[in-house]
Amino acid sequence: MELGRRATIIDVAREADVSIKTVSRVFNDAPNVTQKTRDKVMKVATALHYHPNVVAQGLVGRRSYLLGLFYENPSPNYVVELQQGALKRLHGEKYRLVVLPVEQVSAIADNILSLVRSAALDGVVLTPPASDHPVILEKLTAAHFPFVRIAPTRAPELGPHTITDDVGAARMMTEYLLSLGHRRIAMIKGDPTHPSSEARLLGYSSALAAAGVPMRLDDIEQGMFTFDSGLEAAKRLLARADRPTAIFAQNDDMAAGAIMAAHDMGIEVPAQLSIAGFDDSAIARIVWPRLTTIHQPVFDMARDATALLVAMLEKKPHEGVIQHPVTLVTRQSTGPAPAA
Amino acid sequence: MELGRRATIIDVAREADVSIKTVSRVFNDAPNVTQKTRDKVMKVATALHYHPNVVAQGLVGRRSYLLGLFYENPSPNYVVELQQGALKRLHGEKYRLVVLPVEQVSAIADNILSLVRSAALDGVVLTPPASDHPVILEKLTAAHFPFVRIAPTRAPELGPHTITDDVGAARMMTEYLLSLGHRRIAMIKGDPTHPSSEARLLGYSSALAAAGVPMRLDDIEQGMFTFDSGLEAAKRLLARADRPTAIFAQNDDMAAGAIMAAHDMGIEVPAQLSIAGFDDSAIARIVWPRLTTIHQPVFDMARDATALLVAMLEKKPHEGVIQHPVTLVTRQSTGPAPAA
DNA sequence: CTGAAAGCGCTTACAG
DNA sequence: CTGAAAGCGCTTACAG
Repeated sequence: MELGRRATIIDVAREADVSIKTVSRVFNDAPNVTQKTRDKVMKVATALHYHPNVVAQGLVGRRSYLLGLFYENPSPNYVVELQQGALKRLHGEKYRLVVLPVEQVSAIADNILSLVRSAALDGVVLTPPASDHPVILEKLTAAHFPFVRIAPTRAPELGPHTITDDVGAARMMTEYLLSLGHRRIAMIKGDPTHPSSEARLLGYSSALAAAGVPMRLDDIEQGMFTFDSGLEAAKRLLARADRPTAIFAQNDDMAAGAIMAAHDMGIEVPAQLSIAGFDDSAIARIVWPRLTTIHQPVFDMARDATALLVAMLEKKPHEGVIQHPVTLVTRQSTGPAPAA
Repeated sequence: MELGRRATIIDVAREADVSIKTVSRVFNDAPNVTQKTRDKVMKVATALHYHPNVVAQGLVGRRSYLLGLFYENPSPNYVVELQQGALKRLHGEKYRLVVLPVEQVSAIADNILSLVRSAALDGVVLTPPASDHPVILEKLTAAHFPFVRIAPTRAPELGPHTITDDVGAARMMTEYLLSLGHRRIAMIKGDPTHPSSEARLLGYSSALAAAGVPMRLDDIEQGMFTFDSGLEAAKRLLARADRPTAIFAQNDDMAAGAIMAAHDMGIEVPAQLSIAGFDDSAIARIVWPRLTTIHQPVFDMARDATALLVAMLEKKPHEGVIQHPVTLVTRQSTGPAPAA
């Protein structure tokens, strides 16, 4: 064995005076090896710094032990939580995580198979809006390519996924704002290509309807899940003479933008204006006042989705759907509606 | 070819009526193939949805086309910028990026070789503090394992790296605060295991010395590069009767924490207290008032470090060191020192 | 309990 | 310009 070269199974077999098959058995915890042989092999392997070559294992097993995580990139906090959740499940496993951020999911939909195949992935975790993209779902399904989805809103028959109740969560937040006396609650919507935008709007409108509060179309502003889009949307809402007393943004980044707009315009939060977010990402405790929001267990969803994918790949039994609870987290950005 | 099975080079060769070697030539842009043969092969390959199996290529070429990105995880904004920079260089390449967040660099130092080998990486990008960790550097070097470093402060002979002038940047910010009339400028240090903490302290102290302003040891507080640690450190600084008029935090997350502390304590920023950060990460424009900070080109550093690594692996010529400029970005969190 | 043979899907080195 | 053979480092299927 020359210097710098990695030890192979052959090196270990030769030194331990066994066949390569026996070395293979030891490293795969296969039966039919005496403890004595096992110890001898392990001793040599350690001395030689031997690690099985995953690439060779992959070739014969027709798998790469590489999992892909697809996402668009609206919020760094969300992305990092996703990754950490997925990695949590993979820790100590042979699987590795390849990150696949895309500018726009729709731009890669047609090439999804080329992408996953040339990257030699064993499976992928899809996040919104990819988890609902018809072309992506169709192509992966037709090719029998393993995937799991986080928070899909349609086609539940297309395999295991994790979900939360977006509609119920938005209704809960709206009811909370109503309970504070607000009657003019504006909403800043997220990226329209993300299905959760519609779900959260639905929860909001149903809560208003149940309370007999008319929904005003001019109180709905379009955002894109980014801080800047929230800032701009809030500016439009707040520039009106007849402005709302509360703003419910569909994620925390946009809510943070709305808080910034209020600061810039000299409007006091929450005394003159309540602002609520959605996600409970890191940003919620960083802005001032701290954000009232819906806690979404992004970490848990990613960890469990990854667990589902691994179970599928290893043909082990697994759930079809895992639902995660959401909770209302009240902080300082919301308060009683100002007297009219 | 059964359904669901991926096409191989053999399938393409058979259909196109050539040898597998010819198919290999076409996909590797090798010379000595007539355009006619090339077209024929490509046509068949497209029809069969053929993609070369990277795993097989990896086995014969003794490489995986997998690059690892090591980092501790203080700030989501920093991490996402790092990843995006690295991926920018890899876009359209055969290489894929495996993310390797670690709780503590020192915890994995002894096993660094096991880690990179069992993950079958071709090379790794090291970020602070891993880029200065003696055990990691020694083990990788001894094993001839390819690595590049972002912002190392020692052992420049250990291979290509990207740097910025941490000392100069901290001096520049301190000089700016002095120019605003501040004479009591506190510093919140970062994680002591990160060498930049010392470098930034050095820049700060040298600027004070040059201006003839005495440095007070009780104006130096320890943080850990996290929002919460900045919040706590600032609370300690601001609880004193004789409090500083400016706080220079060694990163933006801690500066954001300091702003939060000021808000919570009813201290106006910047009228009563100036606060400055370091990094110019996304958070700098999200907190209110917006943060005066040092712009660090994290994206550029990661992109260029990755480019250096790829060049090394492909044995192409490359720079030894790439230095990136830092700039002072003034926003609303700093202002003239209050009258004494 | 252990091992020899074949093969995963490519590329390298060589021959023509 | 094109191809047949050998081999990368493992596991699977089989034999003993």
